[in-house]
Amino acid sequence: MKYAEVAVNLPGSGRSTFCYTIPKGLSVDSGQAVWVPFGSRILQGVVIRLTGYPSVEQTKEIVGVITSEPLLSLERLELACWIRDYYLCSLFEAVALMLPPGFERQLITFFRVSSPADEEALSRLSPEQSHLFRFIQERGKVSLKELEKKFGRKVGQRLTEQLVRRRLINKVQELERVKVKPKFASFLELKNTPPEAVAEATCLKQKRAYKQAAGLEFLAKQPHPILATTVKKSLSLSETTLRALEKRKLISVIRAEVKRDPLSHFHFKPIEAPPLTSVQDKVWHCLHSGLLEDGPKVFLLFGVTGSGKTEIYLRALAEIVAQGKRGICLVPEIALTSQTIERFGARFPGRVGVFHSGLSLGEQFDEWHRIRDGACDVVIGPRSALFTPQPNLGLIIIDEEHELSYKQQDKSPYYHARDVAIKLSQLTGAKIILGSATPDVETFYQAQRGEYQLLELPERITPRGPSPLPEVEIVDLKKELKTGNRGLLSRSLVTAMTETLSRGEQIILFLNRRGTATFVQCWGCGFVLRCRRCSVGLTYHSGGKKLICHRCGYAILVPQACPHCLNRRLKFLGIGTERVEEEVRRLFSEERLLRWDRDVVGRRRAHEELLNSFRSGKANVLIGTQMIAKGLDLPQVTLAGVINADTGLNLPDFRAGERTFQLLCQVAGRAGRGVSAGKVIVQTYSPEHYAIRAASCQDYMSFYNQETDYRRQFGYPPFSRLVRLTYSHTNPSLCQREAERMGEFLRLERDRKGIAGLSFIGPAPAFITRLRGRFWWQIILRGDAPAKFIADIPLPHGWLLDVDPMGLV
DNA sequence: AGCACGCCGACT
DNA sequence: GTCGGCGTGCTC
Repeated sequence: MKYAEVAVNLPGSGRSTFCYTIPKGLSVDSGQAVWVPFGSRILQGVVIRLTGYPSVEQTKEIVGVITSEPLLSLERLELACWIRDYYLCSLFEAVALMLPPGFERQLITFFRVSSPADEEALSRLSPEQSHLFRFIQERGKVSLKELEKKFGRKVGQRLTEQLVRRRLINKVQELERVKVKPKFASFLELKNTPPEAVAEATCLKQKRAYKQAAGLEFLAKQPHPILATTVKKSLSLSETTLRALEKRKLISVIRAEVKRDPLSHFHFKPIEAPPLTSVQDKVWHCLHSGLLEDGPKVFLLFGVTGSGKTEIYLRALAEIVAQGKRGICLVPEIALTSQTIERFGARFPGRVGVFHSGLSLGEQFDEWHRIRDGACDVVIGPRSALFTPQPNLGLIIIDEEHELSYKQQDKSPYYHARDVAIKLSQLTGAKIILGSATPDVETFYQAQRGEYQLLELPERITPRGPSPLPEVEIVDLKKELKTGNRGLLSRSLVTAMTETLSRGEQIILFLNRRGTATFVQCWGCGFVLRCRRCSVGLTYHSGGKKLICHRCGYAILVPQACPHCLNRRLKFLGIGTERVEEEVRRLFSEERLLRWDRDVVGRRRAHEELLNSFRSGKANVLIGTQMIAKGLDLPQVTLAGVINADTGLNLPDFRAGERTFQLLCQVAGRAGRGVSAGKVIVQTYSPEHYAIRAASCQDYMSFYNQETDYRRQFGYPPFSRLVRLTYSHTNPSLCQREAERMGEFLRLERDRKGIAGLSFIGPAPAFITRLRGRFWWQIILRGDAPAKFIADIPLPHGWLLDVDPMGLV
């Protein structure tokens, strides 16, 4: 094998590999990271496969290896190729998902003044050019990024180019510094035996070297080499004391790697598996025999909130571990709490790895390597944890599989962890358990067709034993208005709150919107205050008397008057969590409230502190956005109120009904998980909507049947597949023109190729037509295989491709 | 993302 | 004729 097909780390390098010769004497294997020459530069690459013949006429040589061990197993290399083909991203983007944290290093461009200076050319510079020249001269060496920041993107680029051409400055490219390395620490060890050391210590005392003597005696008691910092701290010794001991050849200092441990503050108490209920036992029986079979298999564990799904996951993982294999458990980002980690840690003490973006880069790096070295039986984390190099994979669990956070939204590849996991299971033979109380319609459809094995846990387990789901009351806000109640809280909800509080129990109030008023309008001319860079209305936050854009974070103080007509009267319309908080404070002045949304919980730790204070009873009403609906166990809560169930229902998205149903079921599941039964009140202007009615009786099947009828009728997934093309530009008319040109081109291509059953929605402005200073248009492709159609159509710069989009369609 | 290449208009 | 500006396409 003389040649290597390499995925090169270059933005927009395309979907294929580049072929390089393996130089004599260099050992290169697939999955390994290498340095390769590319154009005028040397770039990072990952070897996808080795071949005997070059795929192009001219090949360059691999410069060297970055890592001596492969970073990706053969299965994961194959998975990367599948991701590229399915999600139509570049090969390196797909590979990058699986690389160790901090692996990627960018090339940085620097400029330096050349010497000797060409005085003549210098004298002919424009004021702008010489300003830039002097700036570089002063600093010595300046990065292009710095110049662009100071002089603007276009200007910086143009001026440097001009100066380079006149040979006044030189361009140098350097690789970004290594961001993360293994951590090393000094350990101390006795040179001689402990009794000898004690004798040496006595000797030292005679020389009045008491500190050194103490150090020796301390080390004589240690069975293993010990961290130098520990010795220093516990005996308050200085570095010089230790160095003196080393100089006397009484101790040796060993540099050794230490793993940064994100779970170091946890102390897991191993616990036995609790007994199963008869319903759980039945499910476990089915699952267990499935786990013993060979080959891939997908289970859908359909269990209502509080039905004991986690216990089933833990047993399945224990079974897989007993088979000598390992597992990955994906949880939604928000559910990765210490509660979850403790539960897993207690069952697999010392054998749990966590992996998420909240860890420091060093911790991520060490966890990645610890996992690869087989030190973790179970890895827990959000979607990115799917790509940790867990060897000998036997089981992947996806808890709350319907959660949106499993779909990557912010950068390419826009993958869905559930679908990638299923592919990975086909490649490794691992089993999959998808768990949810409200499965994704598309997932449940697969289970109905027999593609996935359905396992049901219909019974809720509480400290009272198996118990029915809480009673749900729907309040029609239209009727409430007619009776003259214009407040946020209906009479039913106020009554229920009063009763609950008098019993000393807790309440959660849910509203899917932050802030006080969701938009601000002028009384005079009707002008709505909007974000300068996004098209969305600004939300009023009474906390700092600010208007904040919920898209980009842009914030201004509330203006004194309408910027349009200078009218001094502004209307604050729409409601948010802050407004609910004010209303509850007004009505229940005695009560202690907590508000939980992104405005309050900025930091990662903060939400756990807040939850703990609610759990310990420091407050009795918790008001929040969807964050409070997800997977929290709050046993004292007996009343859950939904302020307005319609906020998500009217979004222009075919999944709006499904999202609303899921959210309402989740909120309802929060109430009555402890010793007392619960009650749920849902306020809505559309009490007759099928999603709300089905949610009120927690009737998944009724919802599923109506939802699939609707999707079949309109040809939405699972009865079709979608691909979304989005185009953005700073100029609105250019943006529209390009989107329309592309739409026209796609229609022609479809007709030319005679592809039946492929339709287009749009081109049309995206739901958020303006975002972060750019305009956005989209085209939705709908059909049997829209990805296959778009795969070989070249897309100009600025187009983004989202296969199986989840957002607003 | 660079860099070459090729095209075009403004100037020695 | 040549220099500089800009759009396009390739990099194994």
